[in-house]
Amino acid sequence: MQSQRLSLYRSFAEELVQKGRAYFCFCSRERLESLKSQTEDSGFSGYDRHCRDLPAEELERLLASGAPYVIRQKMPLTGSTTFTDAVFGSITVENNELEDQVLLKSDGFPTYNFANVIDDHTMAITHVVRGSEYLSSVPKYNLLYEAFGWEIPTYVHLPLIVGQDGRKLSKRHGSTSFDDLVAEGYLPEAIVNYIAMLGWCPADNREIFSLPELCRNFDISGISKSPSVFDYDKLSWFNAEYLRAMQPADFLELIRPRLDLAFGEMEYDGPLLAELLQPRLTKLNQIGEMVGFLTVRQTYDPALFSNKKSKSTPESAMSVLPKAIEILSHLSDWNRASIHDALMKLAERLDLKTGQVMWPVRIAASGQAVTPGGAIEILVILGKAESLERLGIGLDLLTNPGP
RNA sequence: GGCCCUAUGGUCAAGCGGUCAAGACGUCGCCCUCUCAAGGCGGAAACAGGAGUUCGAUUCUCCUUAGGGUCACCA
Repeated sequence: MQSQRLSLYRSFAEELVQKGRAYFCFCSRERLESLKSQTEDSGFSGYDRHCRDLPAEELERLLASGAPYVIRQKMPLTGSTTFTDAVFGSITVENNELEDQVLLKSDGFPTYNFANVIDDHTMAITHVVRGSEYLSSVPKYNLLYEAFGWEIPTYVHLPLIVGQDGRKLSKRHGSTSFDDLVAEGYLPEAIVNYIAMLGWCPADNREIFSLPELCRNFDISGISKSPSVFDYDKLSWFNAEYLRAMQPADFLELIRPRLDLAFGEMEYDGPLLAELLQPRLTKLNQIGEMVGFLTVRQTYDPALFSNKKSKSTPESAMSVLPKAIEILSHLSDWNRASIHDALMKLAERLDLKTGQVMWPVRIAASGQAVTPGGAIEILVILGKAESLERLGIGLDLLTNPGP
């Protein structure tokens, strides 16, 4: 199989030699090297076409001697080559800018560029779609197609996607693979959607597209020529949009593995957690840290009980907490409605603002200034026993601030 | 360095001779509100510079500038 391929490339390369569009080159690596160092200051670059016009006898002799050789493409010395790209339009290059590139290496393998043309043709490729970094090699390709008498494919060069620094994304340079992005917690659908919007824009400016919709709406005319910067913020927005658009049940199924991981042996209220997480999540891998406080009691600074907007202070908290504990401990039904009513009633009875009781309760229950969900939801998830313990701990913290 | 490409807010990006120069992300403010989100409303923010062509240039041409790509017996 492999050797069949190799002889295929070889025969095509030799066909070109027959046609006078390629030639054998016996130059040594050393000569090529010294050529390179010489040309650095002279301005001229590339191979000097030394073997391009070897005398027939010389060629015969070298071939017969079994000297290693490569086959090079014989570029026209004059004129220019023009091609049309579906997005970049008409591009012209002077032929004398083109180097007599190697087609077949001395080990018998074709170079990438040569194999590319042969493969595309033998596979009857009609449209070549690739990144615009290949724009400058099109003339070489076309000269090959032309030499063979083959039909030139339609070229569609896409603008590059670059990093924050404006440079092409590459393996060495901040590239992230699709799989990496998925591992980071982005949904495949969101990634596809976002990337499609880089360098392409539909006539109506719409942004959210499923893959089938993309296929239906895509049009080459919407492709832009300038490179675009990969923006994680925007990707996150797309991801969040997809997350929020999901059916609650589907969302729960999606995050369940991560919840299982976060909660371990502990039981948890999946539907409620899903409800809290769905509008707050931008990336799947945030789940762990978002729910961590529910499984592990946090140590926190009692200063957290202070909050201006909620009109909560350590003092007010100290007076509210005992009453909240009291009233909650007598609750027989532990659910959103019952807890809500109990706490609201407490606020009313004490003539306090809602926030003045909710804030300290939430802080004591979570140990965090910011939580997904409010005091009520957190209490529900924690369960009565754990909730009351945490509230008690919070009260202790206020009573004995420590050193 | 040669050649090629590109150039509208911080980012993506409409525009294709006449617009108060869209929209989205982000950002800022307000509302909603038991924190944070989500949601609603509003604000700031751009045609790289210079010559032309034209009655009129973001739009067409040229130059400059700036960025990028590419220059292997790599793929």
